Amino acid sequence: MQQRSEETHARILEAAMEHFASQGYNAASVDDICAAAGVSKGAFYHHFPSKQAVFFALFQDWLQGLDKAFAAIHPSTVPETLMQMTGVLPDLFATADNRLPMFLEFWLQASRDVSIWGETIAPYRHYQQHFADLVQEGIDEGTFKPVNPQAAAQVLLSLAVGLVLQGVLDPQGADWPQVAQESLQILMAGLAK
Amino acid sequence: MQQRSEETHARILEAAMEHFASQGYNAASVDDICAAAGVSKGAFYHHFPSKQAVFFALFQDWLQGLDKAFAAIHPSTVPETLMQMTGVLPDLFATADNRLPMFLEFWLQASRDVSIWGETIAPYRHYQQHFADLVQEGIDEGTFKPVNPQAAAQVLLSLAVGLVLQGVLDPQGADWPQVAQESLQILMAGLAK
DNA sequence: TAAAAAATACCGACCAGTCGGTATTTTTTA
DNA sequence: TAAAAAATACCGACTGGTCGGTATTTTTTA
Repeated sequence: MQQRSEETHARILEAAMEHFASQGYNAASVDDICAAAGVSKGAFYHHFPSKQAVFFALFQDWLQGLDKAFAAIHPSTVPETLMQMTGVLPDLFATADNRLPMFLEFWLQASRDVSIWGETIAPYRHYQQHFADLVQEGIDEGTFKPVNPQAAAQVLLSLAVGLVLQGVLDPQGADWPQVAQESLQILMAGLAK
Repeated sequence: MQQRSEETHARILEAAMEHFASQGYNAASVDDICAAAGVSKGAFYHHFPSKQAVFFALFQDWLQGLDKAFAAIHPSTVPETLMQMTGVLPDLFATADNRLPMFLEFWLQASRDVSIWGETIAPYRHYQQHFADLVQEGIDEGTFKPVNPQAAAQVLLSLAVGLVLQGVLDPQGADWPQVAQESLQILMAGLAK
């Protein structure tokens, strides 16, 4: 009973991931996903109530992966923490690379759709707070100037978002992980005591 | 050419702007735009070869407005120039606000469609070079450290892109023009000699 | 053999773009 | 300068196809 069902479930997610990534959320049709998964439409809607639900499942998976990657960082000082976070970026760009456009597309849609806006914006707020806490920590430990932590967090996040967006829209435009590293150095020169 | 023709042309552009802005490029149907413009579909396709062509017309208009706004800035030093550019932001956010999501949506599409990618990415490259020139100028005049101008330009642009994107996706999340100002100050503290 | 899983056929709404034809304006002609 | 001709602007029904989702039937499983 379970085995086959679980496999079907996984195959749908996998195929959806690929199609969302390569064609975008809207352009990827349920029919295509089913065909790629070697599964009928009936099976699709047996496992998921809607196309959107499949997307959210993938979204949650991705966020969990991110959290895990960042949780693995445990260095001594805050500047080191931040620099190590940029060290994760090449991986992030390499593996999650294709997913970013689809998340962005969905995020954009969410900005117009109240019913999914909260769910979509929440993780972003979460990271904002995470950065603010980090900066506060840096101030406490004496490596940062006494700046406004929220403001500094927004700068950091803006930079991150901008880098990611450019990496997505113009992958060949630069060596983005490298740019990220340099960016953070310049920024930290402005934050450091 | 004729008066009536010109008016129709303008009405289509206006209605398209509103619908693209409020619903997004893909969600806005040509039928809706025609209805809003009080114009038939025949007229639409008489004036524009495609929906995409209408979009590009609006895009060009917007870019021209941006160029004009930046061209109006003629201060003494490079840091002043940059700070004044952020001064333009409130206006930019207030007036062009609604347009940004639609441009972003199209940009995203362009990243998957070679046939329009060049046309869409060109203005962005243009601004990147503009920033690089500015930084070089700052180095020459002695207000900036001798950093790599291209890298610094990418930092500036990333920051700008990130701020704009956040302003679009989470307008209530912060006072974005204010954040922009603070961000640039922190950044310039890292660039200044 | 009953319940879960999967397959198939189908629905209604939507949408970009086309096309034959009509109204309106401009240019030519006599 | 008035009528004819030509060019331009416009109309709206229609096409061919797509898509998310549903209803019904068949197969598998326990």
